[in-house]
Amino acid sequence: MISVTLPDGSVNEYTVGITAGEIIIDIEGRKHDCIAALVDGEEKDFSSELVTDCSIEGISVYSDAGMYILRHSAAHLLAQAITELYPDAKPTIGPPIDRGFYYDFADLEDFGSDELKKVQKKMHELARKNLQIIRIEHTESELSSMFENNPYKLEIIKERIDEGTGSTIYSQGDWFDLCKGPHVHSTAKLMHVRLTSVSSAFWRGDQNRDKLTRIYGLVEPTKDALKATMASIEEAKKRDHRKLGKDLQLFHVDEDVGQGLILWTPRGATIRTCLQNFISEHLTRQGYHQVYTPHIGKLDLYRTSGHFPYYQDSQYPPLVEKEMMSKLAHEGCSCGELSNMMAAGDIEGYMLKPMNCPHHIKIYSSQARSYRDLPLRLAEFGTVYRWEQSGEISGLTRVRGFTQDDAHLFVTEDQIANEVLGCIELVQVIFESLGMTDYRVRVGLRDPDSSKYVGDSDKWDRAEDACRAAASSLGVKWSEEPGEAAFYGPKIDFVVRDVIGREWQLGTVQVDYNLPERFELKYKGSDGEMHRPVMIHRAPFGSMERFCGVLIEHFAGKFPTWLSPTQIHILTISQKQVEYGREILSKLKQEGIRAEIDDGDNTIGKKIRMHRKFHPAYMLILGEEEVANGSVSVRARNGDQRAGVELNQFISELTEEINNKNSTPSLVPSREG
RNA sequence: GCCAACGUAGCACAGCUGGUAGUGCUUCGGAUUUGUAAUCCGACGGUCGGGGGUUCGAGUCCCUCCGUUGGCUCCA
Repeated sequence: MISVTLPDGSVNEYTVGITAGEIIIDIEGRKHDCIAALVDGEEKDFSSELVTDCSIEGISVYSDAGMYILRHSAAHLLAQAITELYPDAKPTIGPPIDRGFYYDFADLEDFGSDELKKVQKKMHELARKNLQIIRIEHTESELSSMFENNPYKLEIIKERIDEGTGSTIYSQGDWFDLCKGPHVHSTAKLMHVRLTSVSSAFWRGDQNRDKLTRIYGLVEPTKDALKATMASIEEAKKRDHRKLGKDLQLFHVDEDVGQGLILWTPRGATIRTCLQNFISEHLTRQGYHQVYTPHIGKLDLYRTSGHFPYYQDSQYPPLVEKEMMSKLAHEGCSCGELSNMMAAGDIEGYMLKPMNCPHHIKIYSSQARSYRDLPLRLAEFGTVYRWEQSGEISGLTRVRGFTQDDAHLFVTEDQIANEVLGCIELVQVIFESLGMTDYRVRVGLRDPDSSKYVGDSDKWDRAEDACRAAASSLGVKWSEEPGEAAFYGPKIDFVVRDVIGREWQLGTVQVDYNLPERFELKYKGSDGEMHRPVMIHRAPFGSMERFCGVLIEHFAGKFPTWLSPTQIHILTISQKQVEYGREILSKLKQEGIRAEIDDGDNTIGKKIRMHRKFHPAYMLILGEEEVANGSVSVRARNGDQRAGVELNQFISELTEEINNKNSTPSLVPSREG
């Protein structure tokens, strides 16, 4: 007999060799929702036999761990279906992910949505067969011969599996896969799967290795849960900023202008202006100085900063001076040679700036600086240009020209900790006042194995420590991520998710010992000696474009009153109220409120329908009654109404709501109380 | 940049296996003067992403370029 500790702390005796699944049934009953077991804190299959004393608890399919197991098993089912339908295809890897699972296949070409349907049908068929999923241990050499036709699996076996210990396979029907598990015990648990998309991937994520076909899917424990997941995905698509940007006329991207180059239309520009004003207020309060610098600079500037050699491939090509070109032409330089010179950087010219720091550095060094000048905080809404890969460009979140709410702080060594803290507090304040609380903080450190970083390790250590210290004092969860540093220094990033689950870096604070060194920056200390300042780069929004994109999705286009492109839409019920409506319009405008009027001859129902799509904070409905007593009828976004509001009263309430930057319009009491 | 899918009026979409384009909304013009999510009638609007090819004939088939979407890779 063995003694097994149960979740409630009690201890039961079982015969040696009893399976984990049998104990779960014993303690949870037949109708439990577990799909695997946690034995001494380790995830195990139901079939796993227990031979020593241990503790056990069930893993519910509704827990995160349970869902991962379910997704992992669904990935196997996908691979089984593919193998049966396309015997030449070679399964490689297929892990569970936060939103479902995927599996990568080699030698599966021309796979489209028709094929996807076929495979999904096959998966349902296999699920219905109720195939038992069995774990079998094998030695390394046995595994090698089992997967002799699959070089990808062989590579994994060779790399990860010791000859002595061997590893396991999981089999279902005739099919089997190399896997550590655990898995659900039967394919019947995988009835509710849905394949969502086909895309591609590289073997081992390496561009130079084989291209694989990746198939994504979703799985849920029940039919209803699957339905709900599909519905929430559909719902999320409606708040995609690319769709809303078009519907609400916020921005436009024109292929004649260029990929990833944003044209801000009046409504979107209004939002951006409001945000810039909002940041500017904070800048003034925190002792920043705003500066302006041009969009281009000499190539040499970026050689000194290191950006030109390091980020060559992701910059617009240099702008070469006319004289230089004709001189080269006279010398008989061919196009090919010219292109080589450009690539090697052996050419004079200008660059569209990929960063604002060099320009700000030159402002710093334009004067002799003393310790009394520090910290010197230079801020600019600076527009930069980067040659992002064409396949990466997307909406407002990944673009080729964008404006950073950038600033560079020149500080003494002992001011670093305090100033970094000030920066991340600013980011936090700004995020919170916009109601964006769902972010994570990432401290990007250098990767010890990589040589891509510049500067000596002593300074890196100090900068990394400063970042860790600042992050811990923030009071939110943060993670250290080696390899995520910038090439010149460590950084603290604020990362958020968009509606389709992709993560984007927004706010960032970076400590930099490197650029001051490269540009030989100095200040005179109180000791009369010359010292080197340290730089801090920071941008609370990151990029105005990306931030606005995320913000559009965050609010689903329904902006708080202070950010709403049009705050008030005035709708007249008939032509009789046109004059009154225009009076109100001009009064609102005088008060600095963004208002529009629709005094056309459509019915009020139609006007509401048409204007709703712009999500103004409020609509004012004007009929005979309002004209008679000089009032307005206020309509909220959800259709709730507040009739007979005296105009001046409304304006003062509205102005207060705007000045307070309330996160939701709330001048109309909700019907639901 | 790589893989796959896609690109028809301002927007959302239809157009079967090749026979020179349709619907709804928007817009505009009339009628109506309307009380909180669809009043009626009429009109305008497209060299079907660009270019090339096959064919008697291409929105439809082929090639190529551009762009979009989903991933991969990259991200100062």
